[in-house]
Amino acid sequence: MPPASKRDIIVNEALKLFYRNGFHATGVDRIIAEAGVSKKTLYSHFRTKDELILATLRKRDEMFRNKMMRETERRASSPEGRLLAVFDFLTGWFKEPDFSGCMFINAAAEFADPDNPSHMVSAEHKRLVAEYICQQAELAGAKDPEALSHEINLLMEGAIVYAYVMGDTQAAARAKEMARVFVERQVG
Amino acid sequence: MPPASKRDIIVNEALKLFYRNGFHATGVDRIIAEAGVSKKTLYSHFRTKDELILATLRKRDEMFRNKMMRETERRASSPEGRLLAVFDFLTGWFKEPDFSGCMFINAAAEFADPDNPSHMVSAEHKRLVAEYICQQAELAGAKDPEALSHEINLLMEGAIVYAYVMGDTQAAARAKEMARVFVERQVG
DNA sequence: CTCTAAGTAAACAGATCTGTATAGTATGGA
DNA sequence: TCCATACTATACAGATCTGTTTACTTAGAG
Repeated sequence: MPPASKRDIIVNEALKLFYRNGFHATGVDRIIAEAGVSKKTLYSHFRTKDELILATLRKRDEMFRNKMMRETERRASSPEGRLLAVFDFLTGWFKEPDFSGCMFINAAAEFADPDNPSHMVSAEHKRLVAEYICQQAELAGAKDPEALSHEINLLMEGAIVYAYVMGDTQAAARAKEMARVFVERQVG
Repeated sequence: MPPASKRDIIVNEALKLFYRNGFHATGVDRIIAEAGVSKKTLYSHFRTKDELILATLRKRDEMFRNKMMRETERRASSPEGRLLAVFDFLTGWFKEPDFSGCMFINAAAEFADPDNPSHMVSAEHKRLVAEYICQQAELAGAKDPEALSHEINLLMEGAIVYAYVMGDTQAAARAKEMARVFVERQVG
């Protein structure tokens, strides 16, 4: 394995800090300290802090969706099973010690303007997750895959908020039982 | 109507700014400028910015839940009808020009630590909303009012995220149709 | 009239923020 | 050996942040 590039180190450390402590609350000085890198190096790779934020969101999107798909497909081999297995993935995620909610919901909260690039990347992330669910719904032979995808995604978002804001560890399990109703309607 | 106290003016303006632009991104200088008040007055009413944030969250909780209950009970007279009418309230809320998501989800996003007072007030707000739904479920004669309340609240949170992050204006309508399934299961 | 409480305006302290500039170092290829 | 590239360390500029202080004003109660 080649040593990680400075750029990757910066993005990884910034990702951790932004996710754990928020975007405005995390200063560049803290990031370069954690990354063990000079300020000049950071600003040679990213023109502004906003650009670095965008890079971390893109990286998070890629990592999160990869993990979600991997974990979901490991847990269920049939598309129909996967529509429910995503909630088991959520359960595992919520139990991670550094769980701090959905980074994209958090980003949208701090960058409220829908035209803000970070807000737009967050919306795009949600769209891509929905697209994956929609694909599985199609493969499962759902009568209206788009509608089923919307239903499942809405339950996922609800579970995330419940788990994060209220600390409800059973949210994903309840959402799964709710999802079962809609899957059975369209597939069974 | 007696003239609003300085304290109320400060809280109202801070509420607007925090909701629209976020907590860390809103400075006290901006708040006193909008409120037309000196900095000394602000700090005579609130020891710190954090205390002001808490006061705005408590005010928002009170205003939001009052409006939610008022609008919901205006739209439906039966408890069963109210369990669905809350989603019509959401639809109206999402259409408001200054809609910026749920202030308590936003607060939890910026104050990630569950022990942070602002995060705790946010969790308490969600609990109080759920309590109201639970009361209506009981009045409607639901078999398991707590379970039904959890289901409806989870759908509400999902709709809020969908509407705010993705700008999906139909989220509340879809969540309502989903809620209908669970209401009919427990009441019908 | 006088005292008090609450307010304004503005300077200030000290920290922290983003972003730039300066000066020097290490490394690897031609 | 030379030179470009990428880096470190650090100082700095200028803005902005929270919170304090000083000096003055205003209005109402006794």
